[in-house]
Amino acid sequence: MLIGELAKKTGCDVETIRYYERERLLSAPQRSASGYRHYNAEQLGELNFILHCRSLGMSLADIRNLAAFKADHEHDCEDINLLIDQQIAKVHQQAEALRLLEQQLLALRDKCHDSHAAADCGILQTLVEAAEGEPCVCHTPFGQDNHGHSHDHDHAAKKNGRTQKGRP
Amino acid sequence: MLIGELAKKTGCDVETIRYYERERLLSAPQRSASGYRHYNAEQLGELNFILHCRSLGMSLADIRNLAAFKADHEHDCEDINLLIDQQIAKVHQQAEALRLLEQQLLALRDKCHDSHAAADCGILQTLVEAAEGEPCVCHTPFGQDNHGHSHDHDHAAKKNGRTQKGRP
DNA sequence: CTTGACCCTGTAGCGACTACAGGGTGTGCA
DNA sequence: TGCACACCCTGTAGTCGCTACAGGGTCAAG
Ligand SMILES: [Zn+2]
Ligand SMILES: [Zn+2]
Ligand SMILES: [Zn+2]
Ligand SMILES: [Zn+2]
Repeated sequence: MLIGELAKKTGCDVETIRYYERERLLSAPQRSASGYRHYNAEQLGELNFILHCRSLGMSLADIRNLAAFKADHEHDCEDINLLIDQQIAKVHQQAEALRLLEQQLLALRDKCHDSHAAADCGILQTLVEAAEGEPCVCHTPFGQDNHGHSHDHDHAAKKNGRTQKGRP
Repeated sequence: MLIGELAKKTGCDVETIRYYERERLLSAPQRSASGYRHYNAEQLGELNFILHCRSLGMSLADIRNLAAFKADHEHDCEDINLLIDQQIAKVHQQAEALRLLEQQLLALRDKCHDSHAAADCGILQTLVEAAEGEPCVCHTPFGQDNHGHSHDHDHAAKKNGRTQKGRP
């Protein structure tokens, strides 16, 4: 089986297959005289394993570990459980963060209904005022009476949407 | 105000501030004779605006657009609304995807309760069998009777956890 | 006059791909 | 046999939003 055929069978891009091999996730296949990769059923399984784990949101590092556990039959499965549990925790946290984000965005969106000049747009006004230190609908959920100065939403805490590694 | 002071005031890393300047999100500050950046209140506002938008999960490209709308007072705010609506949609989709992921992971986790050898681990067995084409708890939600061969979960469709750009 | 805290530029790295450029191979058809 | 065309190869660079140096310069205090 050549790489293109494997790609078709698995739905994985050819370049991604080569990438997985470079990253030592996929074992190096046999080569024809001209250097073409030839895959067998075992490697088809390997790739499907990787893709399955990826579809569960696992990192390539996690998948590498999982594959190592799979190879080491004696290994206690405690580590597997830990890995999955951590994955669940990670996914859960991210989902919660996004849920909050959606609420914040909806609150902001509610500041503008009709079409009008940008200068008068409630959304833009909210953003500009927030940058000047005023409270904002998005970061002051609803019941907080910090109606003036001195409020700090956590810009620093979550620098980018997906990884918050600063403070737990 | 030197860059370190601005960093402290905003909670933004010094290197990130320089990065925003390189990316033309932050206007270039005045320089002292020795090349030190000196910031004023206006640029403090600019940075806070950026950080506020980032905390709402917006991309730097979106923020650049938003800043352009802010500068162009005549501009109709329709585009702002569109931008926010798209952001809401994106966040919503990602949140839903993560919710599903969590369910899938929990179903998989349920395949192992006690500690034992990896060879007998229900989690690992599930993953290996799925790679061979069997149905799996994680990708066959619960009521589907595809109990044998010929099932395809959508490995190809969502290549990585965060961006599914293939089919909407 | 030295120490140490700050500042500068430029470059490389992260993760998980994706997209070429620039070439080689293999098959079918006239 | 010649040629088109689909496929394969390697290697490098780009994506995004930072982060982390290396290797230097500046400035105020002691
Ligand atoms: Zn508006
Ligand atoms: Zn806000
Ligand atoms: Zn187990
Ligand atoms: Zn599955």
